Amino acid sequence: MTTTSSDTAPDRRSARLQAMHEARRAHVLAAAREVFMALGLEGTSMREIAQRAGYTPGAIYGYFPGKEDIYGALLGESLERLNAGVAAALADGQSPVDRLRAGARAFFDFYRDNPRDLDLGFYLFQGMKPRGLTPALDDALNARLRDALQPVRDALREIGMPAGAALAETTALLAHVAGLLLLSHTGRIRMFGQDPEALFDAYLDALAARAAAAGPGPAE
Amino acid sequence: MTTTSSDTAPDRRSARLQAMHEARRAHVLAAAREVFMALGLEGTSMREIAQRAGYTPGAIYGYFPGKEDIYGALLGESLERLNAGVAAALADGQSPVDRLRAGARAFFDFYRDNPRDLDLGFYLFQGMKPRGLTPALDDALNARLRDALQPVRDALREIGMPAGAALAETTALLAHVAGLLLLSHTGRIRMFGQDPEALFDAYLDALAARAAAAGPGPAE
Amino acid sequence: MTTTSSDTAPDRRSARLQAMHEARRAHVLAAAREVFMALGLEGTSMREIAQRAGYTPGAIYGYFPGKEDIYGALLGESLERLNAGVAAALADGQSPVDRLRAGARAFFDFYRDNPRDLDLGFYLFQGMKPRGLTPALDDALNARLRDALQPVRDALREIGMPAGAALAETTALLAHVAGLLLLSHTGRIRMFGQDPEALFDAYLDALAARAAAAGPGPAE
Amino acid sequence: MTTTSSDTAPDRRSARLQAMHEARRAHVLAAAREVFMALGLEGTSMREIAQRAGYTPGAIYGYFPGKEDIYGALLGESLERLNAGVAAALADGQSPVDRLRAGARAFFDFYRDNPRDLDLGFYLFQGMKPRGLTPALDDALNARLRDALQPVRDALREIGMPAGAALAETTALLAHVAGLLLLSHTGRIRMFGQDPEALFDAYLDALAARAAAAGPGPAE
DNA sequence: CATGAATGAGAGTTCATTCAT
DNA sequence: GATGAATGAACTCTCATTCAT
Repeated sequence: MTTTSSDTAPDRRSARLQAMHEARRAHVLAAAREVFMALGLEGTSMREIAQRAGYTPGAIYGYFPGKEDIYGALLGESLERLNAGVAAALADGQSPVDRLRAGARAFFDFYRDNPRDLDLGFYLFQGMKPRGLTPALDDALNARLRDALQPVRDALREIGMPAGAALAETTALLAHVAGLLLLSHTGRIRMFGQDPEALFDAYLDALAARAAAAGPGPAE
Repeated sequence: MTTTSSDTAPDRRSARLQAMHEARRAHVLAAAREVFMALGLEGTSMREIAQRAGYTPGAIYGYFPGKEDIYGALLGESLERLNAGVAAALADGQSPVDRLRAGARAFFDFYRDNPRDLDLGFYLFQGMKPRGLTPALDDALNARLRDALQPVRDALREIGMPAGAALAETTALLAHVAGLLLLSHTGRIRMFGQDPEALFDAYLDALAARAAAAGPGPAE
Repeated sequence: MTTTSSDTAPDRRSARLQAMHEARRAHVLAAAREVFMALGLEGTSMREIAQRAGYTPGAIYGYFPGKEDIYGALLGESLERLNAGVAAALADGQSPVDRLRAGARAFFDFYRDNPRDLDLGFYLFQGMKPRGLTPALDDALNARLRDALQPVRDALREIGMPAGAALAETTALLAHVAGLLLLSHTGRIRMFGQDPEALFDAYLDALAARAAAAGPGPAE
Repeated sequence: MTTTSSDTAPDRRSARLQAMHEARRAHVLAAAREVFMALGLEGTSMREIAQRAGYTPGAIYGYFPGKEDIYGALLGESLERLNAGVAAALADGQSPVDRLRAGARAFFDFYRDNPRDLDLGFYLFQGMKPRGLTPALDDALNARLRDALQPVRDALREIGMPAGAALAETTALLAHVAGLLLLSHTGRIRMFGQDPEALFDAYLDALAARAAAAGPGPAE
C-alpha cells in the first residue's frame, strides 16, 4: 500500500531531520571540545568554536542557546565518558575489594588521562565560585558524578562498612583524587618530588585497610 | 664634612627613593587584594585596582609589568599570611602529635576561612593550566608553600616516620586539603551530604594513626 | 461535459490557489499585527512573526518580500480600521456641524485608543525620514488616510466653507491631531499639565467657529 | 614670585586638561551629529560615530558612558540651539503680539530648517514609546523645551490671556508645530496640496485673534 | 612619577535574509 | 509551499596595555 508510506513518512522525515540535527550538534560540540582542549577555558570563544566547526558564529546559536550551555553539554558528555570508563573497569566476578580498587582506579585514571575534563568539571567554579548552569542541569550533572562513584560506595558497603562511613569515604576519595590531580596538573606535586600514582595507590591501600577493619569481625 | 655626604648622599637618596617605591608598590598591592577579595578573579580589572589605589590605570605599570604579575605578588603575600597562620598555631612544648594536628589544622583553616586565597593559589592554572609566572617566582612561591607544611613534615619525622614517608604523607595531606576545599567551595561536598570539617578530622586521625604505627617500636 | 471542465478547471484551480494564498497571507499579517501590538516596533522581528503565525522564518518571504512590506500591509490594514471607525461615527440625519465633530472626534479617538497604529503610521519615517514603500503603495495609503478625513472635509464645505479653506482646515486638523497625540505619547503634554482631550475639544470648538463664520451669513 | 606659579599651576593644568577634554567631547558629539544627520537614527552606531570622529570605538567611551547618553547630549545641544534661535528673534521694543508671532515663528522655523533636530526631539519615542534617558536628564531637557516656548506664553499673558488659557494655547501651539512638521517631513502635507508655512501662518493668525479676544476690552 | 588618551582586539549575541531540499 | 540551515554583517561594550606629556 502506497498510503502506508504516507502514514509514516512525516515521522521518518522528522526522525531523519532530528538525527541530522543531533549529528551537527555533536559536530559543534566536538569542535567546542577541540577548542577547549587546545586553548583552555579562557581561549574558548564562540567565534573559535564556530570557526573550528566550519560555521559562522551565528550558526552556533541554532544548536546551543549560548556559551554556558555549550560548557554544560561538554561537561555532561565528559561525565558520560567517565561513567563509561568506570563501568568498563568493573568485570563480573570481582571481589568487593577488587571492585573498590578497580572503580576508584578507573576514576582516577580518567581524570589523569584527560586533564581538560577535570578543568571542565571545575569550570563551574571559575575561581572557586559556582557558575551559571540551570539548577536542573546542575543536578543532573551532579547525579552523573555520583553515579561514577557508586561502584566504590557499593563495594565499601559490601566489604562491611556502614552506610554512613561508606558515603564519607567515597566523598573523601573524590576529594583526594581531585586534590592529587589538581596538584599534579599545576606541577605542585613534582615540587615535592612525589608521584601522583604512588600517592593514589597508598591512599587506596589505606582505604582498603580501613574498609577491611570495618568489615566482618573475627568471629564471623 | 659636608662633602663627605656627597659620597653617600646619592646612595641614601636612591635608598630612600627605592623605599618609597616599595611603599607605593605595597599600596597598589593592597588595593589589588581589596578588589580581589571583594570582586573575585572575574571582577578584578586593572582599572578597578588602579581606582581603588587612587591611581590611573597606566600608573600601575610602574610597579608591576602586568596583570599576571600582580596575581603572582598577591599569591606571594597570601602565602606569607598562610605561613604566619601556621606558625601562630604552633606553641612551645607541644608534643609532636599535637604539632602535627595543630600545623595541619591551621593550614586547613586558613584556606577554609580565606577562599579567595585558594582561588589565587589555583589561578595560575585557570582551568588546570600552568600560568605565566617566571620560573624564578614560581620556585619562590612553591618554596613558601613547602614552608607552610614543614611543621607537619617535621612532626611526622619526630613521631618516627622515615623521611620518605613523611614527605609523601605531607604531600598527600596537601592534596587532601586542596581537594576537600575545592569540593566544598563548588558545592560538591554538600551534594554528598558531607561536612568538610568532619572529613578533614577523620583524615587527620587516620594520618596520626599511621604516623604512630610507623613510630618507635615497643622496644626501641 | 467533463471535458468542459478541462477548460475552466485550471482557472478555478488557480483561483482557489490564489484564494488560499491570500488567506495564508492574511494569517501571517494577523500574526504580525499581534506581535506588533504586543511588542512594539522594536520587539517585532521576522522570527517572532513567523513563530506566532506557526511558520518558520523563511516561509514569510513567500507572502511578503521583506519586513518593510509587512509594515506597509499592516499600515494599510490599520487605515481600513480607521476608516471603519470614522464611518461608524457618522449617523444619518446629522447636521453638518455634528458630522464635523463626530468625524474629527472619531479620527482622534482611533489613534488615541490605538497608539501602536500611530506608531505604524509614522514608522515609514523612522526618525522623520520617508521610508521604503513603493510609490504606488504609498499613494494608496495616502488615499485611505485622505478618505478617513473626507467626512470632515465634506462637513466643512456643507457648513459653507470654500473648497480651498476646507481642505486647508482638514489638513490642519490632521496635523493638530498628530501633534497632540505625539506629545501625549511622549509625555510632553503631561509636562505642561495639559490634557490632550481638552486641547482637542478646544481646537474643535475653534474650528467649528471658523466654519460657522465662513458659512452663510444670516442675510446672505 | 616663582612660587606663585606653584600655587596656581595645578589648577591651570587641570583647567587646561578639562578644557581639552571638553573640546574632544564636543568633537565626538559633532561627529555623532554628523552621522545622525547623514544616516538617521537607525544608521547611527558607535562604530560610525567613532570612525567619523577619527577614533576607535573604544575611545568614545572615554567621553560618553553609552549610546543613549550621546543621544541625550545631542538632544540637549539641539535644544540650546533652539533656545538661541528663539531668543535671537525677540528684539527689544516689540509689542506683545509681535513677540508672540516672532517667538512662535522662530520655533517653527528652527525645526523646519533642521528636521533632524525634530527627529532627535522625538527620539525618546522610537515608535511613540518613551526612552531610556535618566529622569534627571529628561527633566532638564523638558525644561529647556519649555524655556523655548516661554516667550510665547509670556506674550499671550501680556496680551491679556489668563494664565491657564495661555498655557493651554502654548501647548496647543507646540502640538500644532510638531504635527505640521511631522506631516511635512513625511510628505503627508504635500499630498493634501498644502503648504506648511501657510498653514502655520493661518494658525498663528487664529491664535493672535483668540489672544486679542481674550485681551482687555476697549472700556476695560 | 603619574596622567590622560587612545588603541586594538575581542567578547557574546541578534537579525533579516537566502536557498537547497 | 514550507522547512531548516546557514550566512554575514552588525551591534554595544570591555579590557589590558602603551605612550607622549
